[in-house]
Amino acid sequence: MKREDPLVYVIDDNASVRRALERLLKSVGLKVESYASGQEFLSRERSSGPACVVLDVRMPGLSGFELQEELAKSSIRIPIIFLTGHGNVPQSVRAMKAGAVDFIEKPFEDNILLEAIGKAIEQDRLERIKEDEVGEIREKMKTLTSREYEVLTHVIQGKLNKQIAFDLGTVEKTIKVHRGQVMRKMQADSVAALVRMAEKVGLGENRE
Amino acid sequence: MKREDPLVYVIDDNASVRRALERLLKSVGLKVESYASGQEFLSRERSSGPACVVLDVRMPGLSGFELQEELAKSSIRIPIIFLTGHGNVPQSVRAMKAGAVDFIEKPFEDNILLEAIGKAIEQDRLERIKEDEVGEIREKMKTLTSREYEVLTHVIQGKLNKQIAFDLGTVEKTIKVHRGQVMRKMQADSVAALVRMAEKVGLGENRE
DNA sequence: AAACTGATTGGACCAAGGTCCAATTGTGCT
DNA sequence: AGCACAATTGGACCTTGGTCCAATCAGTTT
Repeated sequence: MKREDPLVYVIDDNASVRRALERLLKSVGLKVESYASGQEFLSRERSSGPACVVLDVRMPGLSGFELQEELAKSSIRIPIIFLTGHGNVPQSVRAMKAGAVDFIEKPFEDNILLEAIGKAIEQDRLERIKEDEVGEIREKMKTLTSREYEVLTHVIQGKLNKQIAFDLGTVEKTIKVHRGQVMRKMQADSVAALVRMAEKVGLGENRE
Repeated sequence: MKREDPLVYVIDDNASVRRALERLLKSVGLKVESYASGQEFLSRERSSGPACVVLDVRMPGLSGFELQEELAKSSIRIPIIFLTGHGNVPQSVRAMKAGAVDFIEKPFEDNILLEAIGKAIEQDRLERIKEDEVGEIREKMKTLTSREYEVLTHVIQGKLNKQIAFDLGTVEKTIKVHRGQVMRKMQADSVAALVRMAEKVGLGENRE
């Protein structure tokens, strides 16, 4: 488990703003990567460690809002802190509704931004932990055959082997074998553990 | 299951604003209750049906923000839509961070407010459903004796009766009896169902 | 065609879960 | 003192879950 250092992506078309932000963030020990446009940011690989974006609202090309939308559309969840020179209420509300962590008007006090970044990074860290867990479970689930998957869905609903057998049109004996395979492949040592996994990946929101 | 009609609480110190809002909201079939101050609102009983608050930011006595804080402090979760005549960015950001559904500047188009209310009501409706479920589970849990509760916590971790017996310093036989009681009182027909209940009330965030 | 994988099933067996009836002990409340 | 309830345990018995070894059958891949 390599825990990477927090990383801040600064996206602003103004070079001197980028430099100033870099200086500020590096002064408190944060790693920084700067981009002059949303397109540039999107075209690069993103780190796998905890991170956040400090984003100028008004930029040529992709505006801050448009970038936010793009990220949402691509399911790239990363906390965003907006910076703006001439913001207004509707803009800030829109940004916050879309999930921004903060919306800060320039000029601002360094601590305001740093605190926001701290929260954003922490939020992202927790989010990534959760996503990693879910990812691992999904990986295990991929190793299940279709039949085993069917059995899994029944097991996590607390059904008895004989009921599952009836539902799937086979006999209890067969279900036992599949069930054993499911437990082994999912590395679950109890039905309780299996149910927890299913809940995490959203396999519980279905029928009773 | 009596599903009540949606209700909107209008809180504004200006009587003519209240009247105008009432007229608007009632015109689309919403029930409305108006209050001239936050204190007045707090002192009244709140409905058990889906609801939301339309709240003026600037008021004598409790400001909109202060009321929002009060509600949070008292764990009264109800969606809030702010209205403001002279709002600014920091205010709107603060409100949204604190969980407001929307922050709307006056004057506004009727549809903007109505849409926000629609979302707020729907959000509250879902929230209440979830809370009701959790409440029911907690009620059932209250009927458990302390010993039964201990057994429950072990069962939802997938432990075997003999392990539970060892942990609690008793014998397997006893655990079986308690376990049976737990299942009966919790109205769970399977361990899977029990685990799901535990997850809903947040009894799963503990040890492995 | 031969090797493989997935789905199935049988037999045998043991462990674990669950229930009914009955009984004992301790504690708090009337 | 006496009752009600919680906690405990025994015995008997049945149902379920789970595993090992072995085997059949249908597609797929090589």
